[in-house]
Amino acid sequence: MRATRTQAERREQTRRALVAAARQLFADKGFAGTSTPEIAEAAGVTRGALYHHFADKAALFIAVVEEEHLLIAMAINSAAAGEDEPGPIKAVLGSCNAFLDAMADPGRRRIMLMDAPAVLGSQTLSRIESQYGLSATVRGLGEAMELGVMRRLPIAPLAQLLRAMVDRAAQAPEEEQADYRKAIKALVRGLKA
Amino acid sequence: MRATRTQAERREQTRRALVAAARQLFADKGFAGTSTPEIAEAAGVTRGALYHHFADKAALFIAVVEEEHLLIAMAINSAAAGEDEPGPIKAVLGSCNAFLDAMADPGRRRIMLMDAPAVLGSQTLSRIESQYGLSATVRGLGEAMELGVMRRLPIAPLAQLLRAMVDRAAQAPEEEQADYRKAIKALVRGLKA
DNA sequence: CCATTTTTATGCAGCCTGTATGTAACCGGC
DNA sequence: GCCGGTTACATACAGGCTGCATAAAAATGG
Repeated sequence: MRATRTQAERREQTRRALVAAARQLFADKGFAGTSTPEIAEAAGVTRGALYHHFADKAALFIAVVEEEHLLIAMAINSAAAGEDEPGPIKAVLGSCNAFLDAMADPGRRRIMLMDAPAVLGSQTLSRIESQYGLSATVRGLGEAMELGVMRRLPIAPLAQLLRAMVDRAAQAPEEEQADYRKAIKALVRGLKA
Repeated sequence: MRATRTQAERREQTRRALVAAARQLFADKGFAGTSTPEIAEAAGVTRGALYHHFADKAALFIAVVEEEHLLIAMAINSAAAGEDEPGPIKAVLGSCNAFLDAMADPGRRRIMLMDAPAVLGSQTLSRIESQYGLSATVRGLGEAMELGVMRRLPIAPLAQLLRAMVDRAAQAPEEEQADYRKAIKALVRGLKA
């Protein structure tokens, strides 16, 4: 670290520190259980810096959620890249399983599945989700229908329902994970044309 | 109202007033956006009474959630009673639609679908849900499998997935409700043996 | 009718959030 | 290389909220 930093460097550095500290604390103690003094201290700055970069505590939380969405999408993409492509339905199921694998982290589950809906509200949440994670599912479903291997149904709602299922499955206890994956597989398979 | 009330009457009266006032405020402004002074004032008592009857704000919220669960279950049951029973799969679909009808109230959606997961946590939530709403679904699915009209799959996970789907569908905008119901119907129909 | 328990009210300590104000670091032009 | 201006950060403060402790009032039971 140089003794003097450019503004952009300072800016991004403290922003990153804040988001990283917040992600850790939100993961451990939840949104409501985490205070801005805690976050600032963990990030090594003062609350002044926090409120300079983020409008309020919720805005910082949103930044954490977006980063997490990005990480999850990357994990799913790299899992999909490692597989051969034996058809769109299998591809959709593969990304469901990759999502569940990505959700193994309890902190991530707490942030994304417990707190995010309450803090963001359903419309903000669905906007962010459709921006990050859901578009791939929509593409996969559309492709399957185009190819005639899946019943024609409203695509966006179907994608939302799929997402809702894997969200719920991710929250199930470890020992039931396999059963959930089996049930999801059966439900999706049932859509075959 | 008599000038003098028995203890049980006093107790239940203020309890009801608190739960009713809280339900209204939580519905309008959310759990985090509602303060205990507000609730007490709306109920016509002081915060002292509130904290005498409920351990904390979350306990009052839980009471609201349980009452809401009860109302929803009653609505679903009376809808089911009004229908003839043309088979367990149709019965399951019927209760899905009855649930969606019961979720038309935005305040109820806010309480049950946005705030409850964050306030209660996933394990408390699923305990309450399995106690109130999910047992009927489990029964219906088990019956369908016993009769051989539905594929044999892990029942409890399947019920959870179904609940997750209708929860998500309930949060969809009004104009997409029909599409969601269609998609759910197709997914459940896909489970036919 | 009095002692006791239950219900309700009041006051307090500590914390948190968001903002307003002050200071320090950087930047671009001369 | 200095200097006005802007951006980044720190400090101080006001208001509100939660949960508890203590006090008053109401009911119960003997």
